[in-house]
Amino acid sequence: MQQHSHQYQQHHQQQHPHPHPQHQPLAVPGHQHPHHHHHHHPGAGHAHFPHPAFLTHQLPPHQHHQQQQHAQQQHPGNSCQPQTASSSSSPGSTISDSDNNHGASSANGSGSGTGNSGQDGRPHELPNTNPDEDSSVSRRLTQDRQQQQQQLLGAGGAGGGGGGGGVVHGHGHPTPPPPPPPPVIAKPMPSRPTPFLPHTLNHPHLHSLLAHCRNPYMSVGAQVFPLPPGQGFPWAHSTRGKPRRGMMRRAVFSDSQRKGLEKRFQQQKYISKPDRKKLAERLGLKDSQVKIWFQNRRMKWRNSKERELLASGGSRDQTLPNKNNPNPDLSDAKCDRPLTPLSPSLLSPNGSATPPPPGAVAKDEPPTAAVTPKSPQSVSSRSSPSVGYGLQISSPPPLLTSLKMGDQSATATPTPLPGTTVSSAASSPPGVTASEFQAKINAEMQKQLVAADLKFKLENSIQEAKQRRFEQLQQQLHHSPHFSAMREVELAAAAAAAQLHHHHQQQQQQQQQQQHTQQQHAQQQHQGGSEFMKLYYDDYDDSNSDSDEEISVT
DNA sequence: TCAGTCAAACTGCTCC
DNA sequence: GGAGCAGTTTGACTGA
Repeated sequence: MQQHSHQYQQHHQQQHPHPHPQHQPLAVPGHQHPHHHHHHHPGAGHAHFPHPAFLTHQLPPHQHHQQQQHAQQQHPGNSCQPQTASSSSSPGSTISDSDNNHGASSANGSGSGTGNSGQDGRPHELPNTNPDEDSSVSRRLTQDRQQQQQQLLGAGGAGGGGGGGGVVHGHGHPTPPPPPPPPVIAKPMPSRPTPFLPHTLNHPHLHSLLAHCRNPYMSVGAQVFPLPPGQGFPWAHSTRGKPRRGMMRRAVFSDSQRKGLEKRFQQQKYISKPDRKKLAERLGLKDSQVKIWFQNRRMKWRNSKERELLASGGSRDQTLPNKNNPNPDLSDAKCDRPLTPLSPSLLSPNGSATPPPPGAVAKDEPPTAAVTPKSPQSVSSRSSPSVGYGLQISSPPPLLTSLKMGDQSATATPTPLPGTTVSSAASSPPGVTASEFQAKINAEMQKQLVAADLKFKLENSIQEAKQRRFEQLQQQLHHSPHFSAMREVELAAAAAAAQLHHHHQQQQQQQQQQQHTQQQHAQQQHQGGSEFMKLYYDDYDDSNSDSDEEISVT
């Protein structure tokens, strides 16, 4: 409901060019379409939404604005509620309780105009305050329920946020038949701010509600118009550079939306544009929201990963795609990185070594490249010849990283690897002190590690060379104009050879028949042989791959 | 009620 | 122009 006041203010300020010092213009709640070039116009991405609900909710803000403004200018008195339903900009997901509670509050009859506008200017909480449901879970559930209610209400009902149960559509949109419910529940809360009622523009009470607006921009509907320089308020400017566009309208995604996003994120850290659009459509979010969510989620995941990696000697770079490492560690598995038995990561805090899973070094890194589409910026780098090797080549195991770090210090003062001292000292042979034995062990281990490093590099280089040569040969072969012809000739030769062979066998059989017609025993053998040959050729016909072998044989 | 935390959105920059 | 990242802002939520 407070959104009414907010929007009231926006409109009010539009109509009153001289903002009251206390009337901080409030950016359109839910507006997510900054003029800033960095941010895409979500509206463009939603033009394809087939559902009227989407059309209503996610109509590009400027369109809403134009319509809305037009309506207001022509019918200032009665356009408010309709706009409420359809004009707010942010699709909003579950934006704010106020949005979520529009329906509820209006259902409670509190919904119009000055009713429940919070004195603090914050659009949230008040409507949501339910003495019966105190816990956060209850709040969440309530939120979801309201979301679902709004979803059930469809576009019109959704708008209901602001409009409150009242007039549904702004521009007289006939309520379309409820669109087929999307497979996923979570449609965004119609977080769009509900346009205030024009007739309240001059309501004296509402002026007090504008005190907290600090947006230096005047906004109407979904659009935000920056005030001329000097007319903005000092507190509206960010500490650095340009002023922020105004009060941010932060959506709160529903649980189902989050789950959908999380699920996808578990599958792939980077989502392609088509997938993003699909997911957004499926979850009822905006394309940009999904993008931002993935961005934030990656940051969060990366930060958590960084802590783990730092604890185990890795670095954040291992999660960032770059030229040197086009296939960063993007898995969520506990054993994300290739680990060796000597890797500190395998050592429990108490120093006991945990054996790696069988084949962990080679395969514990899931083929993230296959599951996780790389970011566009890293796609090109993936086409390098070493693509087939994935992380194993582009990203040396942490063992080597730690080894390199260890080499610098180990050469001078061999530092025992964590976890190795206990077990090694415990098993020191008699006649040698534990420290000496440990030093020997450590020195030996350093040698082994250096050797392993060299071996690793050597193998990688050899494999790379092999792979490159193989690919070159393949390309040459496949691009050769003679390749297909040669292939056909080979196949024809194979077929001919097979026929010849078959014919020869038949001749042999005939001869055998002639030779052994008098001997039934031999005839039986001949029958067995023919059956065998029949089976053989059946197999030959069935298997194409075998033909190659036949070709090679012939 | 309020301080702390989380998370959505914003800004600035870079890369392709 | 779009997408990514890092840093930041700020609304929403939580627990004392």
